[in-house]
Amino acid sequence: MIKIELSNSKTVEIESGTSAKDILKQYLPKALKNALAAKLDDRLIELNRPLQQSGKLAVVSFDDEAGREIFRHSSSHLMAQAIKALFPSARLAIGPPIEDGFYYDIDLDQTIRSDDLSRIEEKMRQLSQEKLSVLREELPKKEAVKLFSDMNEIYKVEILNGLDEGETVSIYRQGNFVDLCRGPHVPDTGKIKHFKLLSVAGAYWRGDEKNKMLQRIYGTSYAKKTDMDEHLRLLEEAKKRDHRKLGRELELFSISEDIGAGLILWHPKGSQIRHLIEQFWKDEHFKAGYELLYSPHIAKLDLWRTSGHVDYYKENMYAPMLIDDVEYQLKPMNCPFHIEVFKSRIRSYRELPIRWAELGTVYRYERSGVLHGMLRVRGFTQDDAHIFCRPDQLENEILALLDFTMFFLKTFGFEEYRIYLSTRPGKSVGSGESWKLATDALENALKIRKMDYKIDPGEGVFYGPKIDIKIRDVLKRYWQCTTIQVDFNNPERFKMEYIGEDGHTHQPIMVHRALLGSLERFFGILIEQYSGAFPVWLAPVQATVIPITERHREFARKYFDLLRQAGIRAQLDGRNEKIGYKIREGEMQKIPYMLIIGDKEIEQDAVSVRRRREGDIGAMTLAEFISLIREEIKGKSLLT
RNA sequence: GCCGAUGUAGCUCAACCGGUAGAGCAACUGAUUUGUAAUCAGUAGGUUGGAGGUUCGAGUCCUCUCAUCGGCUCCA
Repeated sequence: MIKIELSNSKTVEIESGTSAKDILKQYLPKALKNALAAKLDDRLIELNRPLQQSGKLAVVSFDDEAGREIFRHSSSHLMAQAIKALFPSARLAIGPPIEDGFYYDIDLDQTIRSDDLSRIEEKMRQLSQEKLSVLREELPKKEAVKLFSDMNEIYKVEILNGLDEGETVSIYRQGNFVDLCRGPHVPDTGKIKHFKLLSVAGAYWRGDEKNKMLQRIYGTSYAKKTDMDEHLRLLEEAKKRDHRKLGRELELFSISEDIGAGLILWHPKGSQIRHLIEQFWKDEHFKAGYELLYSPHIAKLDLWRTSGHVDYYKENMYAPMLIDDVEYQLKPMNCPFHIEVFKSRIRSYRELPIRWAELGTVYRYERSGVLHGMLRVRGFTQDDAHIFCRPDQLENEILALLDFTMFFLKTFGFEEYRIYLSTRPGKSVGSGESWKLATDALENALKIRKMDYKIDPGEGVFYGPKIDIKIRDVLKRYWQCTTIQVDFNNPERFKMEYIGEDGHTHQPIMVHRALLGSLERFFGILIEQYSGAFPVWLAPVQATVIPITERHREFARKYFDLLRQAGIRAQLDGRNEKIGYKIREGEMQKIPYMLIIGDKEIEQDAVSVRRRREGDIGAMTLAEFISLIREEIKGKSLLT
């Protein structure tokens, strides 16, 4: 007999070997209904696994993160089963659950086309209706190798060969399908009813580009159809928000084939927004004790030899150009310039910390396949800064940076992020000791601010470790914006020094940081975040004045002039069109306010105010409107 | 860079098996003087991404190339 504590905190004694399902059926039949798997203490198990030991038993359903993973993992198996049924020569690699869905990597001579997806879906539906039991088996590694070798599943064999000799592995069977898998899984294929296969893409085996490229099929699945429909609707919605589409429609930016891939043309409206972001950014930096710097776009190649870029960053740099027989390099980073400014004269400890900021435009070679609108480009402007400080100042500087970052991200409405601490990469400069110091300083600051973070091993820059903050866009991709990097190595390489209190020379510590990351990427994310409807403080056109007929045009022009004098970015739509037409255009251009002027308004010396997406909010005097919109601008209201 | 897909008017998309490149919106011209998301009529607009090739004939088939899209790898 074993003792099982149930989720209603009752404890029952049952025969060892009874399955979780049987226990639940007897004691908690309601919970069983939505159960996908079970949890005994902290271990996930399938419902039909016989229990051998006492513990606390809980139900795992689609509402749990773990439950969703199991569900999607089983979905992926169901898809693999269907693929094997339709394409017996397909060899399976891996098929994990991912956020909102799952995929399976397969190796198949023939290309899976998008119309094959509906065939696979159809087969999956059929297999789901058969309600095949999903059965777990455990066997020694040796036997598993034989089993999968006989099936010619070379990838499974490769995975198995990576395990220790003598280990026991588990396999799962459903119908004639068998897969190597840790599990657990749903009890039968009938549980997976609502799914959709979304796309096919290439993916390297084990994520290594030296390996063979496999075909990856992405899909999604849900316990409830309504949830899946909602998810698919969101995907459609995300397409509408795509910054590339909105960038064209709202005339924010463009990319011209004649100019080159990954190079951005900022149009007047996009430039207006960029200007506002930069202005805000500069104001806040001055308040926070930064000074501004400007530096050239090219510099002698030797500078980049000293910094280590030539040795460690070469693949991202453009070819040097020859000027008067000397090689010059288009800059991929701003740091060496700031270092040179520091070195332009002797520095005292009293000056530190020095905080120098620059909106510095850099150029980096990105492989053609990775370019993506404004989010991944070849020329971009970093909101860069370098802080030079004494060791005893480092922690405070990093804490201040974390706070400063959060202030910026929140101002723009970003509340969801992931924070990573990236440690020393294989290819890097500097001593182990200085890397440890730098890494500890960053980690400490994160702990003091109680920020959740993950360690990203080996993902640091060649000269130092970093904190990266990634924010999530509506397509649910994470984009790295903020980066904070501690660097002991460049001060060493450039022989930077300051005179300390003791009259001797010391080496400063350097912190590299970008908060928004790059203006291009940040703007691209902003477009999607607001779906083009920028908050009033950022809107390129804040109000459009619309006279109803030609008779009202002169009066409208007067109001338009007054608005401009009041510092409001206004426009006048005096075209000979019906008012509905002009309003429609204003809405499509996502202008926050439309001011309608006709006989009534002239008579009362007022304007009828229409708010974007909301409609007519009534008449008021122009002065009232100006104070209303000013308040909104001043507060950087996020209402869109 | 790799795997797959796609490039037709400014935008969104048609054009059957290879047989004279079309439509809506936008633009322009004119009429209309309009009250909260599209007034009507007319005009113009194209080396079908580019370069080769097959063919009597190519938007359509083939080769190369450029760009874009979905991923992989990489990254601000």
